[in-house]
This record gives sequence, C-alpha cells and structure tokens, in this order.
Amino acid sequence: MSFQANSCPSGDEKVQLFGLLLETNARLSRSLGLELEAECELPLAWFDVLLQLRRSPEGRLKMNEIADAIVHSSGGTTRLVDRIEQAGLVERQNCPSDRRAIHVAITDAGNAKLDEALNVHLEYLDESLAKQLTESERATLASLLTKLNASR
Amino acid sequence: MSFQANSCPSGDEKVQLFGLLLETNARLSRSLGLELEAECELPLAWFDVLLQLRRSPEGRLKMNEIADAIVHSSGGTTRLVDRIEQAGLVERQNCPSDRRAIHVAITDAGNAKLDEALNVHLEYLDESLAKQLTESERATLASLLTKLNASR
DNA sequence: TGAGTATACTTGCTTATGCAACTACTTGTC
DNA sequence: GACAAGTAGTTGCATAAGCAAGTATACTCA
Repeated sequence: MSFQANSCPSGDEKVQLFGLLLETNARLSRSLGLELEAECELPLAWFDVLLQLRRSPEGRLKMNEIADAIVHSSGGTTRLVDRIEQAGLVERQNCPSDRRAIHVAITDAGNAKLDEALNVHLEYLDESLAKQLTESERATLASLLTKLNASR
Repeated sequence: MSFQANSCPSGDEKVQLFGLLLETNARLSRSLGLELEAECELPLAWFDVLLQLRRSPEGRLKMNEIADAIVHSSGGTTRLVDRIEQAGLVERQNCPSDRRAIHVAITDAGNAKLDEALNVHLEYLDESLAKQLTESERATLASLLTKLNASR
C-alpha cells in the first residue's frame, strides 16, 4: 500500500487552512467569473482592473501598480490592459513626470461597465457572502485576511 | 472627470471583503507556487492533486472527484493528471465497478515527492500563516472559510 | 557629465486551462 | 431487453498567463 506514506502532515492544521483558502477562493472566483461573464460579458480580470482604477484616488494607475494590485506579472498585465483598452474601457496616457511609465485611466465607458458589473457583483455577494456569514463574521474575516495579506 | 462615476459601491464592505479574499489568495499561492517549484520542482497544481489523493481514504480518487476538489474543469483535470502521471507520481487504474470511470492513485514516487513538498510547505506556512496569525485566529479563519465554502 | 545600474513597460515563446464536441459506458423506463 | 437519457472521461481549439529577453528612460556617483 502506498498511500499514507508516513506520519502524514497533510492533516496539519495549517496545511488544512491553506487548502481551505485555496479552495474557497477558487470556488468563489469561478462562480463570480461565470456570472459576470454571462450577465455583463466582463471577464473577472477586467472587473478587477476596473475596480482597482475606480478605487485609486485619481481613477488611474501605472502599469506596475496594476500588476501589483491584481497580482499579475508585468507581461501579463501589459496584455490584459491591451485587451481592456481595445474594448474601450480604459486608456493609456503618457506620464509627464516619467516617460517610461504609462498611466492607465478608466474611461466613461469603463465606468459605466463597472457600475453594471457591480450590480451583478453585489447581488452575487449577497447570495454567497451575506447568506453564509453575519456582518460581524464578515468583519472578522476581513480583519484576519488583512493581517494575513500583510506578509509582504 | 470620469472616475467615481456615481455613489460608488466599490467601497462596499462586501466588495472589499471579496477583493481581499482574491488578493490574499493570489499572493499566497503565487509565493508558495514559486517556492515549491524552486525547491521541489513541483507545480502547485500537482501538489494540490497529490494532497487530495493522500487525504482520500484509499489514496485514490476518480477524475471527477479530483476535478471537483481542485476546482478545475474536467478537461483541464484530464491533462493535469496526464502530466503528473507522465512524471510517475500518480497512475490511472481501471475502476472495476464502472468502466467509464478511472481511479487515479498516488504512487510511491508520488508519496515521496509529496513528503518532500510538505516540508517546504510547512516551512512556508510557518513564515506566512503562523507568523501573522495566532493559533486561535487561524482556527477562527478556518471556520469562517468553511462556512463560506459551504455555499454549494 | 558620462558610465553603469536600476526601473517601466513590451514582446516572443511556451504552457496551462476552459469550453464544447465527442466516445464509451451506465441507468432508468416502458 | 432495448431505447433514451444521463454520466465519466478525453480531445480540438482558442485564450490567458508566466518567464525571460529586449528597449527606452531614469537615477547614481565618481
């Protein structure tokens, strides 16, 4: 018999927690992704970018800021932004203070699309988050994730 | 000015929580993935499959059980298992009670690799999880994620 | 001020994944 | 017991993402 090779740390509490995090995330993003795609024709990655832009103080971010925020490689971000730009939802602008850098700004069409998507998203969140967790549980979860995320 | 189009639900507590979940996950899996790859030459997806197999009562699962556990499409799982099998870490076996189904079993080499990877993983988890959260916080987090995951 | 290094982004190439169509088998129904 | 419908897995095709190399610009410091 070859399973359970040795004293099996696969049951370790931390290993389980990590697995849980992975799985929860995969399920939620998959179902949200399908929903956004079906109802707004907006890939989840695009939604993520638009959301980051709206949250930014001036509605625009540099490429590397986007890459960092959405945890993509820089090459991947270049092409993701290419596609979103082609759809007219963002636009590249020169950065006057650094000619290497590019500002990516959300357009009016992008804002409209994002609003539409947020409606779907909020409905989805009510289904998936709010139905499962109370407000205070959500607050706890948020604070724990924030701590966790702080590890660089 | 085109950002902040309207009353901006992008700041909604649930939207933020969801974003946090996405981001935390992306960061953790990326860094773990790099580490596993660098130290054991084991892609994170392979690790995930091997772990599921070890946890299963008999060290083997059917394709669709794997697909569900790791949240992949069935086609994606077929090819993922192809690659892992080619590396000798799992093997396909006929299922006697259902000739459509395939059992995927972890091999001795797979078990050895998984042990190796778990060492790296545990070290990593001490760095990333245990350093940031106390044991009781981790327990809370696990229970919240479990609840969340229960949404189908 | 000029050389060397670091940074910001893009591009070529490879790989992993999803979807949809397909085959093979099983289950349910009449 | 045979036909219809459902289920398990694989394959063709298209796409998205990463890495590493390339280009252009900025910074450092002697």
